[in-house]
This record gives sequence, structure tokens and C-alpha cells, in this order.
Amino acid sequence: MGDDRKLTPRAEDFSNWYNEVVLRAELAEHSPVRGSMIIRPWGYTLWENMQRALDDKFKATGHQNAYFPLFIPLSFIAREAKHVEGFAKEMALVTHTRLIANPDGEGLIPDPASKLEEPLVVRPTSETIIYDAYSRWVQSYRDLPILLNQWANVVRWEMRTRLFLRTSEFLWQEGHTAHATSEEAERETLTIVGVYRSFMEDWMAMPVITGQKTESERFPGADRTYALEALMQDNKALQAGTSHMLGQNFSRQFDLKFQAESGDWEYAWNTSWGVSTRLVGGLIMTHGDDSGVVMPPKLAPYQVVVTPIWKTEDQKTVVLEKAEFVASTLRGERVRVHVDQRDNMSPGAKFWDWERKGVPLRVEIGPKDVEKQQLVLARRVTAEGQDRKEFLGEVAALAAIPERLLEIQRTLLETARRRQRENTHRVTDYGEFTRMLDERGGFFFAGWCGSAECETRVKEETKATIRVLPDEEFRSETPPERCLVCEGEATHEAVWARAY
RNA sequence: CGGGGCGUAGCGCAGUCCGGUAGCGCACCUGCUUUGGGAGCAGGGGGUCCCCGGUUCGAAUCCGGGCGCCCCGACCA
Repeated sequence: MGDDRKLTPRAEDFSNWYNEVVLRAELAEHSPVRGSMIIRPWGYTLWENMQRALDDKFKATGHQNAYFPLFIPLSFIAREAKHVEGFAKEMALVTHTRLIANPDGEGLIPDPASKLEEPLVVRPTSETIIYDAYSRWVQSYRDLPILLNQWANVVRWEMRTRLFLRTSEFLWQEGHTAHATSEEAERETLTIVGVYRSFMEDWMAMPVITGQKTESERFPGADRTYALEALMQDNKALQAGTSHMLGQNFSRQFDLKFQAESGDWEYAWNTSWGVSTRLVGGLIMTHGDDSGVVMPPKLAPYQVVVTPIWKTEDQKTVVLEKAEFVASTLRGERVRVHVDQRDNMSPGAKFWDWERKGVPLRVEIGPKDVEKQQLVLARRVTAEGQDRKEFLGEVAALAAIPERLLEIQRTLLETARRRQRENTHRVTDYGEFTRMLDERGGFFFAGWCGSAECETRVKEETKATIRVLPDEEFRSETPPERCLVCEGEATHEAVWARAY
């Protein structure tokens, strides 16, 4: 592949580019166990920053964190029919609790005597164990609502995996709530969609379309699933988050009842909602370029890296002193800043290194700058017509940096929005749809008659699925009249796309 | 589970067809010179060649069996 310092360009092979970016930016790598990954500090710090922002939003909307166990009795999963059906094919089970030396050879084997009476499932999601607990916590309407979230790992035994996008074990948050009325639960699911959307747009700079999933794409056990869909640079859709109205499906199975004001016993209404480390993949595929990752400033582990440049020992002393001064000044402004003091790397090599890792802003300080009392600012991405580098007096530069970070954040969102807009199409003709889907991909808005047959046919013929039935704000001004597929009367507008 | 590819130094690979002292680049260590966009020179360290078995005087290489990983398809956040 020629120069192995360079990444495969996105246009040449997007999925290779993605893998190389993740590995070379040291975000994550494959672990010895198939389908699971090691999240390295650079990637994990990004995730921690995402967690913090989301967690603050959950708290601000009245939620608390709790922790429920990793192991779930198999019988719990089996209680909700659709839920079992949905997860049965991808469960990891604990069946034994002890190892013994293999009597027939080498190594260790599970001790047959330690076999569990009831196997434990490694949670693929926690509805069952949580609603079981809620059923013990709730007696009266006064105990409602319960608004909890947990940060946890879950396991779904996937066949095909990709770093961050789909791994057998992943990190996520799962919110689980219980309410006295259907209306209140419904409101909760929509509140969360709003929380997710503002996080994705304001923090990740990743625009999304929100809407409702069709029955075939619904969470197993939910009455309704709301989702947020983003469009990646290869014009495939990514389901970035989901929020489920569970109705009374789980409360009936787990006997989650309460006595209402009227004195009647009623089943509670539940919601669940989650986003995962998949968002890291979404961030990479939204903003990354042929040089590597691009981190939105609000989430970047380091927002600024100061690169000192020197020739002589005397210069090194002076330059490093200035670099530390700049860093501590910025830290006072709550800028996350790092001084790259490595002396076994040339400045140029450091530039490439931090660009590959996506640091939004670089400050260069050399002897000339110290002398002229100036700093060089270099941004990771530029808006149209912007210069990549700026030479500013030290005081002006220090004052400008927080602004520059905000500008970069804005530029990223604008660029991503424009790309999403340019790759969103409205179609009425099925032939045109399949042609455009193959030629360029993207989001396709079109009418749908509501039948599973038409939905399935599109999936089989084109591999595209209905990502969402979009919320009102995303819908076309004049609703489509005919179904894209059968040309019958359209009852919905749908967004079709090939998806991750 | 089907199709393809790969397993040799920390990483990326060559060597395998045609058996004969295990190599290259990067990284690492030491020294000197360097440092404003991927530094240079010199010296140095590092290997159960995925595993098990077979053939052979001799196996990274040939034969048999196994394991693992990656990529592409059917399921999924």
C-alpha cells in the first residue's frame, strides 16, 4: 500500500479506512477473544467525556444512577415472549462455577459437579432483572415514577463484529423507568429522544433524523421504538440511539403493579432507552478524514496540544517554559491541554501524530515565537476560506483559543449537516430509488403503504431498510401520496437507507 | 454457518512454488549530529516461524490433522 504512514483513503475503501483509523489513532484494538475489543486510553477518555455529558443530562431530567447485576437467571429472560425471541440467538451463558484438571488429558474443564441448576445469562440488556426489582419496590402510585439509569457492559454474541460499531461485549447506558400512566411513559421516551438528540448534535456535532421504528425493527418486547439515525460519510445510516415505550409488557410478566389513587391495582408503564460505545464509531465516521480522526472540541480528550520546537538546549528551556505557561493559563480557562515534551520525535512527526488522533487545535511554540511574543495556532479542520494556521500575539492567541474551539465545534456540525442534506433524497419511483441507492446511497424519503410485504421486498431486493418513520419536523411539506414499492396509498412517509 | 485471505521480532511484511545458517522496513536501546510538517549516520538487542503429528540426513518451506484471527454474505445497538 505504499507509504504505511498514510491511511487508506476513504474514497478507496471506507471500511479499511475505518479500521485503520481506529487502530492507528490508538482508540481501540482487537482483544484475544473474538468479537471483543480493548478500548485504549485515548478511546476510553473520549467515552468518559461522552458519559459525563450524557450523565449530566440524565440527572438534569430527574434520573438517578443505579447498578443491577451482570448475571440474569435464564428464566427471567424467558418470561417475555418477544423478548426471548429477540435475544435467544445471541446469549452467553454461565453454566458452571468451578474448573478441574481434565481427567482425560491436559488443561482444565468445567467441573460437572459444579453445574448450576439454572444457567445464568450474561445480560444482553437488563429489562427483566430491573423490572423484577421494581415490582418489589412499588406498591402505590406514590412510589412512581421510578427514573433510573445504569452504566454497564452487556454481551450479545454477534457473528460479525467491528470495533465500536458491533462487538460482542460493549459499554452503554440503559435507562429504565416505570410510570403510573401510559401518557407519562410516552412523554418520557420522547424526553429521552430529545436528550439524545441534543447530545448528538451539540456535543458530537452529529446531526440525526428522529422518528419511530416500524414493527420489524422494533425492540423485542416494546410497543413502540423511537430511534435516532445519523448518516455516515459512506452514505450508510447508523442507528445512534433508541428509546422504547414498553407499555405494560414487562410489568405484566414481572408483576409490577401499583395501587392507583382510585384504589384499583394497575400495571405500571415502562420505558427503556440506551446509547452505546457505538457512538464512538459514529463520531469517527461522521468527522474523520484521510488524515485520521477528528474530535469535536467538546468531547476531545485533549482540546489543545502544545508542540514545543527547539534546536539548542537553551532554546529548549525557554520554549518549554513558555509552553507550560501557555498550558497552565489555558487550564485556568478549563481547556483540556497537553504539552508534548517528547524529545525523540521531530515537531513534524508530532503534528501528524496528534492530527491522526483528532486533536482539534495545536499550538506551536518555537524560539522565534518566544522572541516575538506570539503563538502559532493550527486547526485540525477549517471552514471554507479559513487558513489552517494563524500567527497571533501571545495575549490575543490565549484569548482566542476558547473561541476557536467553539468555532471548530460549529464548523463540524455545519459540515456534517450539509453532507447529510446533500445526501438526503426524495423519491417516488422505485427504479430511481434503487439506482440512486446503488450509485450514491444516502437517506431516501418516500411514501410507504404500511405493509410489511413492501418493507420486506425492499430489504430483500436492495438491502435497504426503513430507518425511521420520521418525526413531523423532518417530514416533507407535502406528504407523499403513493407507496414507493406497491404504489398503493401511502399512509406514512418513511426514510429508507442501507444501514450499519 | 457458507465464501475468501492470513498466521514468521512490538507493528507491517518478504521468504513457502523449488527443503540447506531466519530476513527487510518501522519501532526499541547506545552514541553523535539534528528538530518551524513524518530526521540522519554508526553500532546494538530482540524469534517456541500458530499448535500437534508425519516424511527427510535436514522442515518456516512438503504431507495430514487441529486452532486462531481478519475480510465478504445470512442476524443485530
